[in-house]
Amino acid sequence: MAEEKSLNFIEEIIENDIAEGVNGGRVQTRFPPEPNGYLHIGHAKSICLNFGLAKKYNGKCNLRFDDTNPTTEETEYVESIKKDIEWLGFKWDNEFYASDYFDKIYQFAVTLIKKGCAYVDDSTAEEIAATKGSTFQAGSDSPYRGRSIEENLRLFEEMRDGKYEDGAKVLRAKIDMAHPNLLLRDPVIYRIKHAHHHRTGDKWCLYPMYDFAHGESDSIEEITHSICTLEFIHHRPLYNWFIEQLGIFPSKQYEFARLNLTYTVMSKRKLLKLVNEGYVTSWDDPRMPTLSGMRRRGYSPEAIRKFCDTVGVAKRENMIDLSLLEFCVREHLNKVTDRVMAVLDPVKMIITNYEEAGDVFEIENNPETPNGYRSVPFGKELWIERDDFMEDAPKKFFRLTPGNMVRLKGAYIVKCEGCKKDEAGNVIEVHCTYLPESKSGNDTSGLTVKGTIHWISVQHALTAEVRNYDRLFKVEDPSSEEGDFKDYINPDALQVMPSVYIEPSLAKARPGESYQFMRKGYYCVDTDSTADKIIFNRTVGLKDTWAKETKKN
RNA sequence: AGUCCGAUGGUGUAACGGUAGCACCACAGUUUUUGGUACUGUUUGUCUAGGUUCGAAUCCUGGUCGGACUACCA
Repeated sequence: MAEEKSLNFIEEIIENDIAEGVNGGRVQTRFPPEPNGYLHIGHAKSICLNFGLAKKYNGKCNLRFDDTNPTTEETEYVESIKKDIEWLGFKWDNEFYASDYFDKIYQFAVTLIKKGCAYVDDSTAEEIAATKGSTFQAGSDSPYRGRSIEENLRLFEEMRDGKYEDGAKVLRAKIDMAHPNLLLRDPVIYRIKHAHHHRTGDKWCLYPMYDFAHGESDSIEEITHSICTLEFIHHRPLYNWFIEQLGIFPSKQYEFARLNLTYTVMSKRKLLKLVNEGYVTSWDDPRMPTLSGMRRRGYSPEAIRKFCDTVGVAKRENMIDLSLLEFCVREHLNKVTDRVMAVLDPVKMIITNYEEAGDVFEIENNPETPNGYRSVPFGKELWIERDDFMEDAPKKFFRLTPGNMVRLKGAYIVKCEGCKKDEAGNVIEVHCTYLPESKSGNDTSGLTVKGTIHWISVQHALTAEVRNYDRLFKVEDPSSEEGDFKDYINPDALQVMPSVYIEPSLAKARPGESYQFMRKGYYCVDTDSTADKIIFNRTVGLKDTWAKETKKN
């Protein structure tokens, strides 16, 4: 028997419902984004939850665009959202739009008016806010609250027909101006907006508010479990009130805590600022927590899904360590990426006793998931990492230092003989001798060395641009710091290395492909790459216990 | 001030009145032709005060702390 994973609280609710035969045991969820921006990692949690639940319980999950505010929504966003969901690996059962239901929702409003449960209010937004009261003070009734059903019906129709300017009138639910829950103090449910809608065009100048569209859309689609984030918890009584008054399918709303990640921000408003004010280059900038940014950075859908699964679903506020996401990314990439060699900060190594025409080594692509071998040409002159050589090294330095030996990955063991410096004292060449009998694969030297380093043959090296990314902010929670969140942006979050050396096998690398640069990290080919200039993004570095060790001292 | 949520190691998340477990992080070690991976181990926790009970992280009461709510946004 497989070990049973404990259920999250929503799964418990669903299993109870199924056991009790609620809705005949049917499970129908939905992912309801507003098409006014790009999806981020927080949305991924919701997507994994909604689609995951449907899958787990043999149900269905709809993609529904909550497009009730024509002034902020665009088709461009619809397309990017669909692309991101597909990339994450989910398929929706139906693609719906709240705007598909505008006629039905309008009729719902008429029903409410006829029941005496809604009225047309001529007050201004300011007047409505002023009579709303506050958390410790009851509101007061609008002077228009007592209008007759007939008058309300006529006025509402005229609103729809375009007789009034934006803001001249609204439709309000008639509930209770003294209700402790401010949302139930006669909420506005329809407002006039003479605006072009990305799907319904100019058909409407009257649009329902979220509270009068969301639950109604859920009900129309017969959503059984309507899952949203905690900030909507106060809306639930309203959600239920409308459904009850209308006598429509009783969808139920459940709330979970949204995802927060350290060293980034998640609010659409803040992300928009980062883009508009040029702190990042675009929505898909690899520093962004957007799904498009993460995709471009090289985070895999598998890793993101694993991450969402690992963080769990609960009702308490949370702040997830970025290191957990990075762990998930490394865990997946470790299994699937081919290893290659790239020298980011080069210094030349000369093997003084190597006079061969030039060996070509067959090096294993992936020790975790065997994926064949590739040819890597060798030579007398190699590029190696500058920090793999140290003239005066500490005891635990297992790399090149005069008199010490290392293995050149997949090739020979070399012994460091010394170095050559320029007038300023910078090392410009590292001199070594190699042991011919230590050839990789049939080493008869009997030697074991502690260090293995990567290398690129100078004669065969290709060049590439590398973009190293780091956390976007310097502090864990920029939103909770004093002052402007932008003051905490990490200026070193992007570090461009215009010309690094990569092994010739990478000539075939294509945008989107991921590799492990041995001993360095995971890198993927950026979409900015061209035929003559290949660009790599650092997805995430490898764990570096040596760096940690040196930092300690 | 009111209403509603919530509170378990540094971070997340389990335990559904009966041994506080798992993952990440951190630290130590083993293996290693990546100072990677894998494996092993260590440190660290039930907000608080009462109550119910043979027994409480769990149930009850009070307190404390954190969050959400006063848009013609979603």
